[in-house]
Amino acid sequence: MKLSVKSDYAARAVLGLSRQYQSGKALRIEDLAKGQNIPQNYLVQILIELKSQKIVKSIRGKEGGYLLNKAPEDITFGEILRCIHGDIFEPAALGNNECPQALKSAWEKMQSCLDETADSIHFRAIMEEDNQTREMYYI
Amino acid sequence: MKLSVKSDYAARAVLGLSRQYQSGKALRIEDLAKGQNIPQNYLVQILIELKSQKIVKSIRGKEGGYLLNKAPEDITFGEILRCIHGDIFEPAALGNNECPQALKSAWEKMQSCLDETADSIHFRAIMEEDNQTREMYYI
DNA sequence: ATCACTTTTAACGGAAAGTTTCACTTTTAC
DNA sequence: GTAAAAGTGAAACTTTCCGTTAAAAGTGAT
Repeated sequence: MKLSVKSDYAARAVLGLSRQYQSGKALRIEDLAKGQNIPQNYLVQILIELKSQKIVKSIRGKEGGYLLNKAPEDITFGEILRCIHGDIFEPAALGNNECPQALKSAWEKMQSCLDETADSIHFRAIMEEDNQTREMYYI
Repeated sequence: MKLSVKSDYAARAVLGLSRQYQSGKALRIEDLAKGQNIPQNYLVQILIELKSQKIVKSIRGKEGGYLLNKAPEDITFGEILRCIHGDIFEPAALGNNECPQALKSAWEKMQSCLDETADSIHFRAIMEEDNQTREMYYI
């Protein structure tokens, strides 16, 4: 079951903005796109979705750009995924009356396992892990 | 993230065959399709995939049909999903060099959580749960 | 006011994947 | 040999994905 690249881009964008968070400065779409190797015009659409969920905010005009709307420790992986894909894991079975209840509960188990895992990962942790592996490459 | 109906159909088909398992008799595609409300011609394709993974076997000709190739307790939910979709959860990020390692490990956590859950559910349990809820409706 | 710089919004289009149906072939029991 | 079943390939159709384009609108400096 392949996941589209869209959520990958979104996660990378949020990580990119997380690195910038403490500076308080806005990052231009162009720079964010280049820094993360994301097609700029596609990133635009993604950022707007992230903004509509208040994960990110923007400043227009000169010196404008994007910033996180909350601290990285308050943004979870699950939040990002839900913003981009709706439910993280949405089996067709659950919306289908023909599906036996016992199978539905199997699907629900899968769903809640994924939800819980995704919600337990926040971007502060990702960023710190990221810093460590980056150090490793320097040494 | 919507899942296609294909794996729903596959799971229902295997459940249908599980019910039949102890009788040792083959079930015609037509009957299986009608019993589970699955488009018959689509079910054909799904059964062939299940057969190629030795989850199911078939008998051709008159009096032919489909049977499980193993006992329901030896068939897991994960097995079915992998048969239909390849990897159960395959984030685009993991095949992408541009994606920072820290994000990749987040994706990997999601992946293994789902794998473990799916592999812990087998069809004997689903069938028994199914029998119980069916009894409830009778009483 | 005008200009340069930025985000915002809407629409378009090719490619790929998902779902379904159809026609034809092969195998088997009787 | 005939009828009943699975096997196979492919066509038709719909939807989603990925990205591009172009125009609009807000912001601050000159």
